[in-house]
Amino acid sequence: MQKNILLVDDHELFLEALEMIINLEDDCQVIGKLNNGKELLTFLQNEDKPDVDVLVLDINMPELDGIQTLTELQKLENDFHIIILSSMSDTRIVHEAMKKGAEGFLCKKCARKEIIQAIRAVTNNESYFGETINKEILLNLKPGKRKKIHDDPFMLNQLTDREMDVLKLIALEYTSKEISEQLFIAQSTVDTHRKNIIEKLKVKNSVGLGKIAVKNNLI
Amino acid sequence: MQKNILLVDDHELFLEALEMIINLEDDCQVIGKLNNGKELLTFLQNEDKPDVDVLVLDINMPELDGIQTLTELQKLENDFHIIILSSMSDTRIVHEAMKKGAEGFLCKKCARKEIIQAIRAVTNNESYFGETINKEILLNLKPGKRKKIHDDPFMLNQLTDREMDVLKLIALEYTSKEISEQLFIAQSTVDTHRKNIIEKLKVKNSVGLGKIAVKNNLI
DNA sequence: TAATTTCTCCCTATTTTTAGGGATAAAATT
DNA sequence: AATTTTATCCCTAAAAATAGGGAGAAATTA
Repeated sequence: MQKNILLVDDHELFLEALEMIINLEDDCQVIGKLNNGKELLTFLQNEDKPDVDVLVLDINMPELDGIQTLTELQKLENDFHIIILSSMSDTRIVHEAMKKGAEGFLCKKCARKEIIQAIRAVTNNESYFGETINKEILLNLKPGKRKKIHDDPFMLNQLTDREMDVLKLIALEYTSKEISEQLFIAQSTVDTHRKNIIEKLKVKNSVGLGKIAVKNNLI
Repeated sequence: MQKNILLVDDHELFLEALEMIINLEDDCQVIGKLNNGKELLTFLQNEDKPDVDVLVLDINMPELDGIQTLTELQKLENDFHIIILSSMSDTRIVHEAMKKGAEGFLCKKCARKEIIQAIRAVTNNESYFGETINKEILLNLKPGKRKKIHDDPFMLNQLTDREMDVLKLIALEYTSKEISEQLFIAQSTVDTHRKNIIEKLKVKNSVGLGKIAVKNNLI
């Protein structure tokens, strides 16, 4: 069966190279290359677009990143399979991506043949995870036997929505007072959130929060 | 003239893809692929290693990153040309790389043909900079007419050695008191340094310092 | 040599964060 | 229905960071 593949990555060079690799296989064909999530959504709106079997999606992209793109894709009705191809194999990202419908996950360190294997797996309704992906993650995703959130080993997933709001504003270098004004809550509330965030993320002070924000692409 | 090319990048997939692209040109040939700076240094120690004309070097790598690798390479006697191929086109990195002997700089967003152009340029003793590289940077590198350090537009280069020491310790989440004990100076001195660093880097507070440290791989 | 920069330290004062504690209503889970 | 989690707010107190200012000795640069 011929597989039509769509590639989304902001690195032009990588995109062209990936196309070459994939087109070497005679059951695979790249039918489009796009540079970010926004371009992808525009492409999918097109009425007479070609059939897509597999979408290979990068995480780090300008305009609309991989995770945000997945969120948008969930709102539409698409029947293609999604493989995430990220430069980082950050556990939290894998977690997020799986929840949002991705069936394959590779990091760019993977060997050439892995991308082909992944494509064949997902078109077969199987999942594929590169060797670098920690198996523990998968366990947590089994529906019905999921751990409690506070037992979740992935730092940021321990935070509540509100705590994430506060964390982002702290990372934007606002003071508690400024944050309280933006969120229309008391400064003491912001301080409580800050306290809890520092404890949950096991950092020593707010400097650590800035670091985590950058590492996790929060801002 | 046949050009022997050595590729160093920690992304296996990218490495293989790049090799294919380069080998399509009949004056270019990839003679080796390595995954980090350490492997490169080991490779170069080999007595009967093949001739290398051009080294294509990634910046973000484990073990020994691109900049560190350049520092090591300067200590050795090599006559090959160096092209940096980075995913970020951070001005400071370009600056550093050029000072340490790189003659070409591309970011991974560049088109396929650019890498070939870059290879041909450097083997011709010319420099090559991708379109995304700000031309201002090059001006600053003209020897003899370099701006004073405090006028340097690249954030971290404005900092003195001592300030860098303090910045790193702040980013490791130490308090001023703890830092003063580690550096054997008064706490007031650390506070002064901190004050000056925050001013120089144009951030609002220490959270910003944490962010900068991560962004610039300081810790 | 003269000028500049760096590193050091001090002062005052205010603001912000950190570290405990506790408490309540609403929402979500079990 | 009972329990847990979330989001909100309060208290006290100490520690830390921010924002001005100044100043001297040493090192570097012009």
